[in-house]
Amino acid sequence: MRLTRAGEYAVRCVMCLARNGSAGNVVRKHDVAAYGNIPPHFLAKIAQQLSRAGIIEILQGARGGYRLAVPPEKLTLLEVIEAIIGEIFLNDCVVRPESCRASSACAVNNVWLQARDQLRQTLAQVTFAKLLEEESCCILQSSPLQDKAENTL
Amino acid sequence: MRLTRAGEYAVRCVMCLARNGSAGNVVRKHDVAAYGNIPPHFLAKIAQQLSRAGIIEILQGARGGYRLAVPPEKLTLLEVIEAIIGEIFLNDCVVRPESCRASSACAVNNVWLQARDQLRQTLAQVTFAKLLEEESCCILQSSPLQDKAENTL
DNA sequence: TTATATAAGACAAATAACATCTTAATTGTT
DNA sequence: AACAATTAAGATGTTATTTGTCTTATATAA
Repeated sequence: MRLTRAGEYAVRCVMCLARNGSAGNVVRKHDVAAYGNIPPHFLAKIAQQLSRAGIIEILQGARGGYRLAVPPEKLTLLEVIEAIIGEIFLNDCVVRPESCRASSACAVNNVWLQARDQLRQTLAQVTFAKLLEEESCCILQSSPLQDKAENTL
Repeated sequence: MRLTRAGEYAVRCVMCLARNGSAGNVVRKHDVAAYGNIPPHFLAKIAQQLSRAGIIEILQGARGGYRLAVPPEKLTLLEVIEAIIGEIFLNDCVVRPESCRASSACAVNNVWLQARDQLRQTLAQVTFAKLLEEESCCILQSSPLQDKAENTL
């Protein structure tokens, strides 16, 4: 495993929506990108993955944008991350037994399996509601969107 | 983080030495490579890293090869892996705070830190002595080296 | 119908992982 | 001393993955 930048962007994206759009209002892609310091076109792809995973909703057209499809209390870090990078694993052996002889009976492999389960559990215990309480996700403290909100031109 | 193939090879290499060379006898690079199914030239580089980390000793010249520099009871998975892939971390933020604003006060970051510590602890608890007891590291069950041992030519 | 948004996927660039090759250097053996 | 066996060191090449951008299409509100 490895939290790729895409995974990190996804977390920021969801944090942004949880904060600004939790009441069901839509946040424009552009604003999410600015908030999370995410290249806009890259965000588009990430959003699509999150949408396919049922985590966010994408609204097209004028006044379109993104919004959470799941309440923050029910959304965990693990879900968001695995939506982007696939199911977490630490080494090949665990996921592709062909890649190594002895596969199952391997003592080392067992350690990896255990470590991986533990990691996934840890991430599954953290909801975005919890994160919101503790505030700020790799992001400026000050209230977001405030100067680019609503009115451009 | 992610256990790269190099990391996996390193583990196999050490397992091979722990099994065959634990009494202090030297195992030839060629044999380690065959045992662990490791491309020989690649093994050379991995061995050099293990050697620099003080985990194995490299003996040059005719009848040269590798041997463990540390008793298997004192050698952990974590040490071997980090000798190859560097200190384990799960995301950039944790290691390079510049890579993201808000750094320290970040709730998400704290989760990563915790998960990472846990992972490292798990790996630090597993010694190669323990692994040896449980036998076989991604490797054939049958006794190793037996047909290529000692006498070529 | 037009302006504002995002979708979708092709494309390009950067990085990292994996592997090999070549030219030394080292050591035991004769 | 010379030779054979063996690894060192590092340059180089290949492939895969990640990250990012661009273009063309599509959807929606006004």
